[in-house]
Amino acid sequence: MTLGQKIKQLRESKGMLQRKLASILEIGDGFLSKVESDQKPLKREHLKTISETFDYSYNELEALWIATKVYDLVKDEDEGLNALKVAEEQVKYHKNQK
Amino acid sequence: MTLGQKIKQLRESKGMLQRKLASILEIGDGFLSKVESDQKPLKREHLKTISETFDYSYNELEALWIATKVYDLVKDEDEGLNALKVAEEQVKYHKNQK
DNA sequence: TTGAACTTGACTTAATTTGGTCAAATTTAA
DNA sequence: TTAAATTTGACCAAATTAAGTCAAGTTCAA
Repeated sequence: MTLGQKIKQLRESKGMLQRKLASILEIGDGFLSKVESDQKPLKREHLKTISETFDYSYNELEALWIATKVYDLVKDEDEGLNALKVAEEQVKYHKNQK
Repeated sequence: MTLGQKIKQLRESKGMLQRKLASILEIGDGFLSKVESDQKPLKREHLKTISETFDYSYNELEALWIATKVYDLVKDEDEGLNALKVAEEQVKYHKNQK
């Protein structure tokens, strides 16, 4: 599940139109459409509004938001999956140092 | 192990000075110093030269190079580790679709 | 079959990142 | 202890990405 898919899911589960959610976020509906298909990144601040609008976990949205950026970085890479594993090691290693 | 650490390790294992490697890569030694401490990203093309200079796996260098960028993205994030797991799912899912 | 909802493509401006340089400060080894 | 090696900080131009808009095209339900 990507961030775009999650936003669309949340929106549709409330029967809300793109136009409506777009106006809540103060963006155009064309842009929201692209966000929902992960063609454009969303400002981080918008996550808060989405979390509140649909009463959905902010942390989960945040994880999806970061994951989208990570995925964009590795998606066309042969070594993408290996790189993820290396990065995971680095994160875990650094956590122990704190 | 990060890309910078790996480069430094390879360089020192041959007893090569930064000045020397920097000149091979046609960059300044100040810049190389920052690359070795992961403060600056290296051009991807340089990986080829490094691989040849030290006779070290290009793919492994590439994985480290991507991993560094991924790590930069998640290192200060509370949800970083979760995001990595989500991204990994997405990569694996997409691989099956191809 | 037509109107509302949605998607797409082309474009834009502003902000950020890349990929460096150079001199000064610091560290290391002989 | 001093000279060579390395690190750091301040700076920079060029390239890329972010974060949109808008109009035209497409899809879908009634």
